[in-house]
Amino acid sequence: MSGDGTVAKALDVLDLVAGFGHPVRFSDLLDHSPYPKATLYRLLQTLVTQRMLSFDPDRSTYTLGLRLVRLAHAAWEQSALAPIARPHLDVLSAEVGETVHLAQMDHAQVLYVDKRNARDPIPMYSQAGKVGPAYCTGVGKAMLAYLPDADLPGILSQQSWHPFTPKTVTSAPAMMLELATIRARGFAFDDEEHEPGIICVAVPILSTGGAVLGALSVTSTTARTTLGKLAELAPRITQIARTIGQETTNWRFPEETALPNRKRA
Amino acid sequence: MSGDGTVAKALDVLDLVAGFGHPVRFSDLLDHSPYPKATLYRLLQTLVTQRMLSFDPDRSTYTLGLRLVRLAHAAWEQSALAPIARPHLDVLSAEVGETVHLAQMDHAQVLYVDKRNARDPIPMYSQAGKVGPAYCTGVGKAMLAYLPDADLPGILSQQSWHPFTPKTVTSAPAMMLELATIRARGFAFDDEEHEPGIICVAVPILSTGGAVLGALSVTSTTARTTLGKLAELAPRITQIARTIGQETTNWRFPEETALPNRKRA
DNA sequence: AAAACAAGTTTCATATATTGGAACCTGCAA
DNA sequence: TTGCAGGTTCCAATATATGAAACTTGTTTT
Repeated sequence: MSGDGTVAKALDVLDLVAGFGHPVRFSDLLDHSPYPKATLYRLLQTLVTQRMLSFDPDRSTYTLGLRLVRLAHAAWEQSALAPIARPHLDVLSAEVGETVHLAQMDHAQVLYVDKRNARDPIPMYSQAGKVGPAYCTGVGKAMLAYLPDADLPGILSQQSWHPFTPKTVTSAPAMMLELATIRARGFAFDDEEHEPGIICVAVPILSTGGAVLGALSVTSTTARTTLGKLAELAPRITQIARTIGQETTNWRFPEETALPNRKRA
Repeated sequence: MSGDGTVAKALDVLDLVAGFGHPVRFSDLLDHSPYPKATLYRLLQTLVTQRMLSFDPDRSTYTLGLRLVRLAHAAWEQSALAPIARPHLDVLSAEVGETVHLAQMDHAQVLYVDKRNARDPIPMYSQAGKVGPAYCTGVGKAMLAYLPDADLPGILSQQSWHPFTPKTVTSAPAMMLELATIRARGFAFDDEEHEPGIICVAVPILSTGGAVLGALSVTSTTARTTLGKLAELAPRITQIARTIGQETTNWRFPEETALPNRKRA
């Protein structure tokens, strides 16, 4: 991946550090990176001076830097979907009392953008940002079902089709059938396809033009409920998703109010 | 700034987009960027293919991309301080019922890493990630006071010394005196130095080795309380800060558990 | 309708930054 | 002392980025 561009390589390294999940030493990174020692070394240096990474000289380890946190803040706030959906998630969460997820497609995967937990209702940022597979999650399938036909083959070909459970759909053709069912029904289930005992209903969030913006889901366990009971929530979730979709579509940013000193002014 | 390195330029552009706070068109960016048209164009393309930015073809605008959200999630989780401090913030917030801030130094500025609000106790991520000045905030001064002497001149020289209010300290020498007072006292005040009517007590979070890890503050208004009353909270805040500092210092990452397939294994 | 204009995209010779093998430093252990 | 692993620096070959200018495309103005 990423044959061209120093930027791509630097970002690769950033991902690599992020992937470890804890401070890493140079040689740990070297073992897992395709780049030669000198190149990796310089990339790391660049990232540190740019404060995308921070280097702890005492333990000689690299960690993700604070500049990233700042950028992330902006990313979350500027995303059209997440801030608009937030109050609606609160409402839905209060109504159903179960785990609520807001997700978007990111590079053929599902990115959880926000979450309300059933038990502990504190929606810290740290719970958002996780990625999951598209082909075996409720939100993933809900979004796949409403994607333009032209985009589907490309995205399906990028799925790993790992059989997490006996119920996981593990091929593109089988998924096409499932997606047709979802379109006919208007919402998707996750019937223990990712984790045993975990089930959910999910609906897509569409713009008024019909484009997929994201998906909304309510998750529970087979111990507490059934797919049938979850299905009863579908109309309400769909309603909320439609509201979010409309608000997001109508959302227009103020034309010339942000930065005052434009050169052309 | 950033004379060398394509990576630096790309990150500049990323910051630029983030700074607008809303989707931006190419020419808006061009007006605010030092780079010539073609260069900026290619940098943007690179960032879009890397999913650090996303491009909306309908409105031809650029926004921050989802890859950023993912990286940021990791950055927050992997930061030694924030996750450890979180439960302590909850405790402190419950005890005092006022706004609580957790901050770290980032490039001579204060980065708010976490927050508990007095009225509306939902600590959404969107409230973290903001940056503020070091010389006129409680957390900023608390950290400055305990920084190594060698680092201080460099950092103080980067402050803007803007007189936000009549009480703002606006020079490095004056700040040196203030910092000596803070060290003697063990905690810092913000006596309406940044915003009128806003006051706070702040204490540094130190590692057991004495290094500044961050700062913790309780903020209120002159309408609700006085500096004297806030000072009464200082011992408790200090106690919590010490606990956080110790836990963070003792925090050791598991040596070889994260990525299973190390080459050398 | 033609002409002028603005916004965005591509080209291409040139200058520059990146590359990575190898040499070179550490400190530390045998 | 020797050996060795983790880091760091060199430097010539090479790939990459650069940016002025030319070119589209779509939108105003005359």
